[in-house]
Amino acid sequence: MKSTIKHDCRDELHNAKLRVTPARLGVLAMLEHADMPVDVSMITDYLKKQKIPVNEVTVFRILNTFTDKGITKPIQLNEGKLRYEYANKAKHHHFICEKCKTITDVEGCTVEALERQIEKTSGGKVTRHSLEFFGLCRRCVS
Amino acid sequence: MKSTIKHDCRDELHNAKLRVTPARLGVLAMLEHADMPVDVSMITDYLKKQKIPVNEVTVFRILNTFTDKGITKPIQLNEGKLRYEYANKAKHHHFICEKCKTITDVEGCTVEALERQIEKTSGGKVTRHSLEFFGLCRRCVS
DNA sequence: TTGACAAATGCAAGTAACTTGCATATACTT
DNA sequence: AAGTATATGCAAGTTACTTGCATTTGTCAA
Repeated sequence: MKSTIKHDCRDELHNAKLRVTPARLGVLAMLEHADMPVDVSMITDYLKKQKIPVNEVTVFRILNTFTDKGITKPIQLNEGKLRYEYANKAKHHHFICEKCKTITDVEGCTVEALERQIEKTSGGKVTRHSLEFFGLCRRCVS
Repeated sequence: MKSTIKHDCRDELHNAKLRVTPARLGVLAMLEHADMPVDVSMITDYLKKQKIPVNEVTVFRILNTFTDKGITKPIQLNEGKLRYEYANKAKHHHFICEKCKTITDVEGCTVEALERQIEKTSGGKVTRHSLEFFGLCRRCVS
């Protein structure tokens, strides 16, 4: 009996016309398991613990492929490296604690009005924005 | 008779307790001259044209020093490298054309309300945010 | 079930942005 | 004008990421 989660992951790969490999299933499992955007070394470490040793190069390639297929989304948090999360998550932004580096999702975005205003002012078209908040989380603020 | 601009730059360096060198004056001139955030290679190229040949390493160091002293501010536009602009510019965000890469300033920010909301929800403290808009500028949109 | 072939992976090497160590050169102080 | 701290250049190192190429492995058709 296959686990439900694994089956979902297989479907996800089939839908994207990608072959089902241990490395890809492992990356998908990691993304489900994680509660914040993850970077390549976090994924590699996780896979090693799961006894699915995968070369870092392969993880980079898997994430690029997933992103091309719209499965994952790169997140740039000004760390000098990219993180990734599922692309189909509800639209949200991130709040990064500058002390403990915890990343929490921020729901609700009030930026659309500003986008319309930019379009009026500039005569162009705004297709997306990136917005991140930095500060101290509850545990670090005191 | 020294030019006014150059004299301003000298003052800026003196105020920051930094020595006045051709390389630093050149970087400051470039920042004044540019109408969008600039990266290290743009600065290096500009200095070469001005017959102030400066090693890239030195430009990196100058920008780090300026940023430490609060003269410049690093701008991350998800390009895999940093740009810099004067830190004392009025608070603003950027609108990047994904086709021609032109960067224009966006005045007016409606994000403060969202920051207060995050603080209430999370119990933490938001100290800054980064917000960039991507799309097509007027000339590229048609 | 098998065998062929495209696709995925590993390894080594390459790249780009940025940093660091150290020797030399230069700006500022007196 | 000289002494000294600071700035710079050069070479090498680092980190995140990419690429080329040989090998392995999924998948699909027979």
